[in-house]
Amino acid sequence: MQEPSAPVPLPSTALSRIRLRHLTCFVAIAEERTLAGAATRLRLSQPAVSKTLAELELVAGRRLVDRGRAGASLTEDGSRFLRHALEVTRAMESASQALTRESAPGIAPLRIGALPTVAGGLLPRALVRLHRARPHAWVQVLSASNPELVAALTAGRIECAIGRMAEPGAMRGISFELLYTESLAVVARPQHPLATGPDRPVPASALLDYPLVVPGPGTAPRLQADAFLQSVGADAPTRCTETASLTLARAVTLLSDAVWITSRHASQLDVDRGLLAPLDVAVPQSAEPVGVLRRTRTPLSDLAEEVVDLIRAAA
Amino acid sequence: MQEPSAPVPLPSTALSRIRLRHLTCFVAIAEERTLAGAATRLRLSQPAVSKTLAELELVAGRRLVDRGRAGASLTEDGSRFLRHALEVTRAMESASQALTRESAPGIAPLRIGALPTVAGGLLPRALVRLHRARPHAWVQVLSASNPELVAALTAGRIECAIGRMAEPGAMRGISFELLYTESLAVVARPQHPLATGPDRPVPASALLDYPLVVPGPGTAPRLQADAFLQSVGADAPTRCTETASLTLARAVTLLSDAVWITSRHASQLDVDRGLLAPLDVAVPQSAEPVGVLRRTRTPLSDLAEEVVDLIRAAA
DNA sequence: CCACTTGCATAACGTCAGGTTATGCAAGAG
DNA sequence: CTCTTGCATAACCTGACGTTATGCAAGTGG
Repeated sequence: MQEPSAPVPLPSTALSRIRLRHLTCFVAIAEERTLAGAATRLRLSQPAVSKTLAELELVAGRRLVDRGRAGASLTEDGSRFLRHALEVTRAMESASQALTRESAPGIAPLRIGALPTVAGGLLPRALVRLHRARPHAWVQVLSASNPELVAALTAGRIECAIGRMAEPGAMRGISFELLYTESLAVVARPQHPLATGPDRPVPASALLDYPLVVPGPGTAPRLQADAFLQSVGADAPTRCTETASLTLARAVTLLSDAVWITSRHASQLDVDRGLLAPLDVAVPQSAEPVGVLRRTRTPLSDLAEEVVDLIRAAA
Repeated sequence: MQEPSAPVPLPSTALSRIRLRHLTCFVAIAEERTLAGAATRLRLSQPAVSKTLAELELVAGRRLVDRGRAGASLTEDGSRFLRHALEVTRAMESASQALTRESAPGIAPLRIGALPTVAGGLLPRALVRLHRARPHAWVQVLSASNPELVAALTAGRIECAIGRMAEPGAMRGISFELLYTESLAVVARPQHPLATGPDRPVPASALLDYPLVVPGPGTAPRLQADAFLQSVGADAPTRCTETASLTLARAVTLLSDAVWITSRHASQLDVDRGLLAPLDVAVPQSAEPVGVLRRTRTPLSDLAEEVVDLIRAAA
């Protein structure tokens, strides 16, 4: 059955006889600061610990522990290795807990937050994949402005959020991991006079001949949009519909010759479907960072971790 | 020797026979999608894999793998558990690599960046501990302004930095983890007329009777200081020494009746030593977040990880 | 300075965890 | 209906990993 000629891609050619027992033993020694102490903690005899440590040092090719009359203390190499050993034992611990813990799939919902633009772009794709892989998952999505997301996060009402970096003061205890940068898009319905295809660029000033739909005041894409409009000489947005509701903005754009200035992701789906056409306007490539916000202290649940993975993959 | 009555704090009372082999076997099955395939990859016989998986499912109390004619596929529980199993095997892999890898302590320096205020406050304490634990460590510290730190980080000249969140555009691929928030301190030498001890608060306007020393223009503490000064009616800083050099600022303060407005951390050491006295001025508690900046993609070296740990502990 | 304690190393040895081969069984595919 | 594919079960064998017994080195108190 096994052909010895097959060069199977082994995880590591030099797994060289390291076993979990070596690591747990090593950790115990490091914490008890005595071989005998480690032995009793592990419910082993002292010689067993001695031998195991010796084996570990054999494959390491150097001393990891200084033994003396006063017990055992880690060498420099040893304490460097301790970090890895701890990581393994900790991971092992959490794995065995996850295994024996009652599987309560969906007894508690995953509460996650997202910006409206994310909730209409990146997140649905991730959730579709999630429900394909995990039919019983129960997810609650809070779609809100960034300050509300941060507030909900710090208050513990959601586990994590896809959002932006907030004011410094609000970011206490919250870590941010960048996913992508969001840039502006200018779209209209395909029948729109300015929707001339990618060949003929539209002068930015031409936009002002049509009603504009812009994001709600105070939001990040709105600030971008304002900066853009100011750069083409339209200081005060007149003939404007401003709303935080993507649904409203989209409907207005579909039903009229309005020009919608919004986040690229928010309109992506409709652009792909041909329901909306991107106008070839030279928008500034100012990129607003969007990422995962989470509390630094509390670890994410399994399901949350999985969703974040999916979002990363989709980004 | 062992007293069976001693209730030694075991790592987990329900480690219940899970071994590393169960996890590696499970991972192999998940990836090969066939028990026999996993067996050949692990250089084992198919019955061995079958038995091991059966054991794992026994302690789990539920099926983790659906076996059928078409091979093996993970159940929902199984793929949930796969994450943990992978974490363990990955940690194990990196541990054994760290063990067998030649210890080259100090052949390459750790390059780390820090704001001047951090370089004078938090970082030295962490480095002292580092060198106590690891005498051969070779550390290069770049003390610079936050934009320079971010630039050095993205350019790969440093591994990580203790700094602030930068402009969104500059934070591409950089993650931020908050350590603490930095607030303003107003200090002077102990003989200073305003250094009256904690009992008699100093009116903020009294500061204006003395020469001021403020941080360099454009820096975060300077913006805080400006806001504070404006709030007490001193709009344009006159009679001011402004410098980015903490050394200069400190020396001027020690040698004269100047009042130094700076980050609390920057003056902490001298305050503790009695060389500088904090003035009991009602400064706004505007808190600037300071944290660890690192590239999202590239993992930190062991030494860097250790330094970050120490900094976290010191914060 | 000697007896005693503390702590690790070594030796000799037993057993069970974890592998092996052989074989059975179920379910498509041709 | 037979052949193939893939997993499960049985019986058995071996060395990894534990044990107890003992030695040795280094402080430490009387």
